[in-house]
Amino acid sequence: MMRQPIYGKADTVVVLDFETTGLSPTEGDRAIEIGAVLIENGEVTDRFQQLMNPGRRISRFIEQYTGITNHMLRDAPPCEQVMQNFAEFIGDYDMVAHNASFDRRFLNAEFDRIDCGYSGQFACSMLAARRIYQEAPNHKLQSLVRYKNIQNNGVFHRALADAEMTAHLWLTMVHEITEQYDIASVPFSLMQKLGKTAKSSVQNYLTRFSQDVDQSGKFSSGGSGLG
DNA sequence: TGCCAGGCCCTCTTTAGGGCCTT
Repeated sequence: MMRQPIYGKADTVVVLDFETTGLSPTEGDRAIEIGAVLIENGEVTDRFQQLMNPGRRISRFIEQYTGITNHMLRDAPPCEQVMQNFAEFIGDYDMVAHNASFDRRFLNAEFDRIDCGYSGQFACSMLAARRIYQEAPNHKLQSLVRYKNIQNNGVFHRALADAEMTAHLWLTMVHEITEQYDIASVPFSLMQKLGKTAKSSVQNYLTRFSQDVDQSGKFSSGGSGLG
């Protein structure tokens, strides 16, 4: 019997990556590029990429780290304009990012500047990967891409390239969970909570989750407490 | 190359400290 997807909307997420002038928006750092992909039904169906002018020069370190130069940013539209367009792209979809706390801070900071709210939730591919791939050499995006042989064009630290690789890492993790635990789909909330589950409890957590999904694809009562 | 910060995790912890990850 073919099971229906558990959560329609939960299967649709936007995977996001920022390139920025530094690490902390509270210290004045700004976004300089945003890249994102839309995942629907396990496939990338749309993309968003835009350089943005932060209103000041970026450091040589950032130029070398990202390959984005001051010359490239000189004629880019301002952050406010790009973020307005991005708000329309993401709607209220839930978001995924690698080390999501970083991208969430910049998203909130840039949205605050244009009085734009975001009501969706974030999940972190790095926290999930730390649970699922505990044997990986480390959990940097670039390392995980190589570790799982995820398709890439050799470009790292550019927003759309990193978002694409994060998306494929995300889909790889979801796919491996469905295969290993014989479940029809993995809801966003499961991946979100997986990242906050103690490493030693991950296997029990996923086993319990798979047992809580009945034949109709819905959770039975008193189960893993997802939702 | 790596500092700046913040959030999370782990442990030789919880009355704390250090590592990881993001740019």
